[in-house]
Amino acid sequence: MQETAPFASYASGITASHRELLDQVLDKWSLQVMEELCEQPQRFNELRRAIPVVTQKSLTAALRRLERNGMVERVVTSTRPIAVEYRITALGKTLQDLIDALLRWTTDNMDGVERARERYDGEN
Amino acid sequence: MQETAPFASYASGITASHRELLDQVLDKWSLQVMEELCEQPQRFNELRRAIPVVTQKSLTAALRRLERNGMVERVVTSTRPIAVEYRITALGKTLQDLIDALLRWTTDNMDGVERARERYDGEN
DNA sequence: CAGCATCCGCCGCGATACTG
DNA sequence: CAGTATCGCGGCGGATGCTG
Repeated sequence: MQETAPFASYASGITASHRELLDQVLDKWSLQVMEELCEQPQRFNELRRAIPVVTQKSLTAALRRLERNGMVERVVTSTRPIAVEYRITALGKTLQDLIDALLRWTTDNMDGVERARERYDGEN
Repeated sequence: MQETAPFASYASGITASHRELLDQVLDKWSLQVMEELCEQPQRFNELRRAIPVVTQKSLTAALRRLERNGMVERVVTSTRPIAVEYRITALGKTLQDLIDALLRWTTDNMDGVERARERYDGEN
C-alpha cells in the first residue's frame, strides 16, 4: 500500500506487489513446472521424472505456490492410493507465451552473455 | 543447440544454464534498474532516488551482476569527485520488450491472482 | 559522489527420514 | 503414490558505518 510517492514514482510503475508476484511465479522451478503442465496435465511423480533434478520438497513448494497464485490446479482423486493431478489453469495459460519468450531469449542471447562474462571476468 | 537428452528432455529444453541466466537477469531489483536505464542513462544516486526502496548494497550488486552479464555498461568519468554513469547495452535492450510484457502481465492479472490467493487461503 | 566492509536475519533449496 | 517433518547451509538482502 504504497502511498504514491509525492515526487518521482517508478518509471512505469513497477510496485512491490508486482515484484512479489513475479518472484512467486518466476522462481527457480516454476518455469519448468508450468512448461510441463502447459503440455499436458501430470501427476506429481510424473513431474519429478520430467524435471529430474528437482527435489520433491522443492517441487511441492513450487506447486503449492503456483496453486495459491491460481496458476495451477490440484485435482485429487481419492482412489487408493490417492492420485493427484496437476493442471494448468486459464490464468496460468496467460503466462505461457511469456515463458516461451523468456526461454527463447535465453537461447538466443546465451552466447552474447557468455562473451560479456568472459570480458568482465577477464578484466578483473 | 545443446544435445537433446537421450530420454525425456525437458518440455522445450530449459537447461540449468538457462535458469541461471534468468536468475541473474530477473532478480529482485534488476527489472526496475533495467527499466530505468532503458529510459535514459543514469548515475548511481539517480538510480537510488528513482528506486527509493533499494539499499545501495543491493543496487550495487544488481548493477554488477547486470554489467557482468552484458546488460548494462558502467562508464566512469574521472572528474573529482568521480562520476559514474550506467547505461543499457544493445544486449540489454533485447530484454526490454520482455520486461515490459512481464510488467503488463502483472498489472493485467493481479486481480485474478489476488482472488486465487483469497480462495486458497480461505480454504486452509 | 559512488561505493566497500561488516554483521546479521531470513528463507530457498537440498538431503534425509518418515507416513497415510 | 504423494506427500510431511526436520536439519542444515549458503546467499540474498537490509542496516549501519566508513572511504577515496
